[in-house]
Amino acid sequence: MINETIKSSLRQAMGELGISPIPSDINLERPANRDHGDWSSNLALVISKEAGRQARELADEISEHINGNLPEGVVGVSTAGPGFINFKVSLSWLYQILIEVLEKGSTEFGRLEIGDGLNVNVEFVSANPTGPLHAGHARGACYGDAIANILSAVGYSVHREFYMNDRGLQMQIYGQSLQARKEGTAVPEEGYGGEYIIEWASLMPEGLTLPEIIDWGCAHAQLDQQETLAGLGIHFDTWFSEKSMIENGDIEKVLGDLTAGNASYEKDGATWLSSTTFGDDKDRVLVKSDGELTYLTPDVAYHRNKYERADWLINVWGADHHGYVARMKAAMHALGNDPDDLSIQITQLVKLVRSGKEVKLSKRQGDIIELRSIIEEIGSDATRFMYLLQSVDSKQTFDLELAASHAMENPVYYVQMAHARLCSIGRKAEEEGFSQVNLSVQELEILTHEREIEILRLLELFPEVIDLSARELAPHKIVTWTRDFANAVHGFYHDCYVIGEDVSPKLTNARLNLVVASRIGLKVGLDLLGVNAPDKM
RNA sequence: GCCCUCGUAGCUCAGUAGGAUAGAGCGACCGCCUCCUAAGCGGUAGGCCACAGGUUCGAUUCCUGUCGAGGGCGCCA
Repeated sequence: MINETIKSSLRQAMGELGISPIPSDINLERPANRDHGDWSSNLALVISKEAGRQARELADEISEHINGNLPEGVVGVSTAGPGFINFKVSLSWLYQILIEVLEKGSTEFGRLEIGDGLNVNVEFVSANPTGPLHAGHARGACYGDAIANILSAVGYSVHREFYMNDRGLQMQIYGQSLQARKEGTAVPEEGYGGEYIIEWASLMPEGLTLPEIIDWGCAHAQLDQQETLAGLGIHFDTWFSEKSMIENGDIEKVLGDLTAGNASYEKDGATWLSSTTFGDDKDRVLVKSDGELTYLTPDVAYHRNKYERADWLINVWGADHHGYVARMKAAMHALGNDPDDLSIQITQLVKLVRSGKEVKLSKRQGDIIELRSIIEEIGSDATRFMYLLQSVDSKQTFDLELAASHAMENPVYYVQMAHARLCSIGRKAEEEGFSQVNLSVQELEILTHEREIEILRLLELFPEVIDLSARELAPHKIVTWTRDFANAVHGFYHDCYVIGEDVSPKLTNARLNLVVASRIGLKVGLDLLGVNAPDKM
C-alpha cells in the first residue's frame, strides 16, 4: 500500500537525519483540501515538543530529505501550515486501482479480511409475535440487515437472528383478544384492539382452546412478519423461541447458576439479580413473588445461549430499551461472560412525514402504520435507503412522499440512476460495436479529466469506507459514499462522452474501463445496503 | 432527580479516533440539451459547528457545566 511506503520513508528520513523521537505509529491522513496533496502527516507537530525544535523547521528538513530520494509512487513532498508534511501521489497508482476493481468484480471488490472468520450473531427486529411489523420496527430491520451484510463482507461469519417472545403475559392477552374477536365478545381491557386482530381471528379455525389459539396466533404473526421482512429482502437464519427455553430447562439452569455464583438472592418473596455488583444502578427482579418470571430472566438465558454460539453478539434495540443495556451486560458478567463481547446498538426514533405533516396513523387501518404499507407505498429500495440514510444515533425525519418520488431530490433515485446510466453507456457501446477490454496502466493514462480522476479517487477510497463502516457499525457511511460516488458519475456522464465522433477509440476503450469499474463500485455499495442496482430506469 | 442519544447553512443531514479555508442534497437565485437517460450538470447567495469554561502547539471534534429536543428510569413486556 502506498501509505505504508510513505510511512517507512518518513521513518527512514528521520533516522538518517538523526531526528528523534520516532513515534511507533506514524499518522497519515487524507487532507480535506486537495491542494494539500493526497496524504498528509502531522509527524513534525507531534514530536516537536519532545524534540525541542520548531515543528515547521523539522517538517522542512524531513520533506527536503525525502524530496532528494522520492519513494516509488510519490511525485512530490512539501510542507505547509504549522508543520504538515504533504505527499502527492502519482496518478499511476489510481490506474492500478482501476485495474484491480475490474479484476475483482462486484463479488470481490471491497471485501476485506478484518473479521478473521469470527462468528458474529446479529439479533434484530425481535418484535413480539402478537401482530404485524409496524413503522417502529423498520429502522432496526434495515440497520440490522445492513450491518450483517457489511460484517459479512469484511470477513466475519454472520448469523442473523430474531428472538420471539412466544410465551408470557403478552401472549396470553393476545390469545384472549383473538378469542374475543372470534366469538364476538368484548376484547379484554388491556387487550389488542387493532383492526388486524379482527381479520386474523376470521382466518382462525373454529373451536380452538386458548392454548391452541395462542399457538395458532403466534405462528400466524410469525408468518406475517416473515412475509413483510421478505418484502425488504431480509431473511433470518434463526427464529429463536423463548418458549423453547422453558421446555428444555435453560431458564431453570440460568437461575440455578446465578444462585450458585452468588449473583442472586431472595428478598420480599422474590428472587433478585445482584446486578449492582456488575455495574447496574439497581438490582433487578428475576422471579416475582407470585412465582412468575420477569421478562429479564428468559432474556438472560437467551443471551447466555448466544454466547455459547458466537464470539461476538450484536443486538439492535430501539431507543426505548436503552435502560436495559446495563442490566443485560451485568447479567452476562455475572454468568462469567465478557460483557465487551456484547455490543448493543441503540437506534433513535424515526418520525414519518408526508408533505411536511407528521404521519402517526395509517390511512387504511386507522391505527398503527404497518411496515408492509410503507413498503407498498415507497418500495423496498427506497425504504431501505431512506432508513439507512443517516446515523442511527440521531433521530430521523423523512418524507414518504419524497421517498416515493421519481425526482432528482430523492436520493435513492439519484444513486440508482447513476447505475442505470452506466449500464446505458454499456448498451450504447455494444450497439456501436465496442466491447470493453481490460487495459494496462499505460493505456489508461489517457484518463486525465478531472471527472475521471474524481471517480478513481472515490473508488480508491471505498475499501476504507467499508472498513470504517464495519468497525463503527455505521452503514450510513456506505450510503454517503454511494451518494458522493453517484454525484461523480453524473458529472462524468455529463462532461465525458464515452462514445462519439470526437472521442478517439483509445479514449472510448479507456472510458469503458472506467464505466465498468464504476458500475462495480456502485453495485458493491448498493449490495451492502440491500438496495437494487437497476440496469435501466 | 438520574440515565441514553442528539444540537453543524432556511430545511434534511454528512464530517470529527484533535489538524490547515467546516461539506452535500433540497429550497432560493442565475446559467447549460442537435450528442451515451435534463430522473442530469455548473455557478451564486447562505455558518459565532447551541452556549460557557477546561485540556492542547491546535477543539466543531475530547472533558466539565448550562440551555434546548427526543427517549428511558415497574415484582409490565
